[in-house]
Amino acid sequence: MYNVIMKAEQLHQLIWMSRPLMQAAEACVEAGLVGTNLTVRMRAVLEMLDKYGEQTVPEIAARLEIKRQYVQIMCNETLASGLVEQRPNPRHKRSPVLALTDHGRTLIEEIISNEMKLMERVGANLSGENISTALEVVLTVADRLKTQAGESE
Amino acid sequence: MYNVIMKAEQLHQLIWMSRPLMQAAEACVEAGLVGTNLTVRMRAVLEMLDKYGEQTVPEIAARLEIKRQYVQIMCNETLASGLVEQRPNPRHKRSPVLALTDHGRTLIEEIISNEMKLMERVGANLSGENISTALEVVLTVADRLKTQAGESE
DNA sequence: TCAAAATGACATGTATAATGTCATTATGAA
DNA sequence: TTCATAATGACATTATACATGTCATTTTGA
Repeated sequence: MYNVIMKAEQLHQLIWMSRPLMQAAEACVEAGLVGTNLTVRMRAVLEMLDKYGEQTVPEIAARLEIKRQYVQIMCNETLASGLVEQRPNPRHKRSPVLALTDHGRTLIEEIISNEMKLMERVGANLSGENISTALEVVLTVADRLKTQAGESE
Repeated sequence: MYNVIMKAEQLHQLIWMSRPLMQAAEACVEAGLVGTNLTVRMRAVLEMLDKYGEQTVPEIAARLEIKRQYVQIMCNETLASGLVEQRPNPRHKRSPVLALTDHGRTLIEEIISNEMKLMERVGANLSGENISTALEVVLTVADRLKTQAGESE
């Protein structure tokens, strides 16, 4: 019985750490962008293109789970920077595919590499075991919460 | 070497789950508020008063780490609901203390109890061990990120 | 006593989106 | 081939959740 309550409380604490965690993470990303002319949302576009290859705006929107209209703005901004270019899309003649330019690829990969170095520092005295466990728990919890959102009443 | 990279990547994944996790959690809270006339921010005020007892607006703001001007708005809204009342503040004659009314206490405690039940369902097939580990990891990571935000370059 | 700080109130600004709408294709089924 | 339907980009509007700035009025504490 006590166990159940303890679990619930720790879970509660875990879940609500997600906000400060996110804020801290975003602050780190922003800090890593100082000096480049990138904004956080431009970085997000570059990351998607680096990670999943060239895509259309609606595809990026689907991956980011953000409405296409806003992602369009993000992408237009990024296009203007010259880090990304449009290429003809064989699958849809009106919706060009976005792709990293060489400059864009170099930049985003350097940024991500720096972020990974930060991860190494942050994880320095945590065991791989524990990180794995934490990731698993968080994935499970997020999944459950998404499911149970409506059924709480 | 591989270990270090694996760790960094899992950590990265863990950290960036914080956003969807938060969104899912907030959706659950909102779902639990349907039927009451509460908004999420009114709920936050009630929770602070329930958890830490009667307080002034600036005190609540400090706990929530939100600017007092906005917390003032949240509190005024909550006051209008009758779930909270003002009481003379012996420590500061111009800044009344906010306290839950009986109705307010009943309501927030029921809401939180329901949220805890949700936690129990969500944690049902996770071990207390693993939840503890996850919490510890997340707390550590959040702490480190806050520290290292500026030093990434 | 008196300068500095705290508080409430109000106005405005900002970032990150969602939503609505339109004209223009593009697509796919009959 | 045609034609209804869907997809896309562009633009406008609205929403949310805050931060910031400012002011008048206490309040406090040295």
